[in-house]
Amino acid sequence: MKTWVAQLRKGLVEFSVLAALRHGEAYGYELLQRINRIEGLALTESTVYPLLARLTRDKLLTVRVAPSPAGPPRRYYRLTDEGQSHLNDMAGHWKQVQTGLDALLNGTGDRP
Amino acid sequence: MKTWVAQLRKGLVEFSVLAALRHGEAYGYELLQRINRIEGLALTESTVYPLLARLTRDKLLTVRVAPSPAGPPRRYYRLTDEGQSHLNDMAGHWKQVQTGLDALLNGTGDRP
DNA sequence: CGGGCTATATCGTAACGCGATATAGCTGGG
DNA sequence: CCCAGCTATATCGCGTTACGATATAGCCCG
Repeated sequence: MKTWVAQLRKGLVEFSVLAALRHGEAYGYELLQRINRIEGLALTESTVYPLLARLTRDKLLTVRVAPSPAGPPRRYYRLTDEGQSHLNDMAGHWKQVQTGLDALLNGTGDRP
Repeated sequence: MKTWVAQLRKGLVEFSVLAALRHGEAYGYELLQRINRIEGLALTESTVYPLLARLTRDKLLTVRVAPSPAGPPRRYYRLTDEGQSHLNDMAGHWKQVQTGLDALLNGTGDRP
């Protein structure tokens, strides 16, 4: 009875990843852990890796491969200009939604 | 290139509808208009009606049918106790996510 | 009578999250 | 020396969802 948590995250995950990349590059596993320390936003590799691939395909991220001290080479992702403006759009929308939902929760919604 | 808006809404729509019912009953069409005056949260009938059916099936809402002055009978929905506590859970989670995302957007991510 | 508004419902499609699973390099213990 | 465990990436498949398109029906107005 907590499938709604999964649904609440949809799209929101994309936003999280872009937001986490706002201040510089990072590789998948790192993003995973960085985001996972946020309460209520725990993701898994199955979510992050396909997403990163998609965002790269959509030109919102660029990749740089560098060897890892342990394991396969790391793939460092960075926001493109388009990714940056995309993030800004999302942030704006996000603010609106936040405000709107808070309004719904607190009585308003019909008072003219 | 705005499919992310749709994704951002997933699950969030459920939250909106429950939140909109927080202060009393309403019928589908009414909910639709009430939520649609919130910027960035415009829904359609195709989204709301199946959702209301699902929430009712899951015992989060109850229905009361009453004749309409125009058109088919209205179906008034109301939160059950379970729906109420469900909404509280979601609101808590929502707060966490809000805080977490804001932290991600504003530099933080590791500073304790 | 016909167009427009209210009000509900369903089908089909596309997109996404995530559990399960595979793979590979490195390190430390028995 | 080998196996267990950690880092790091990737893919398949399932279930869930939002929404455009579409159908239906009662009411009002010209």
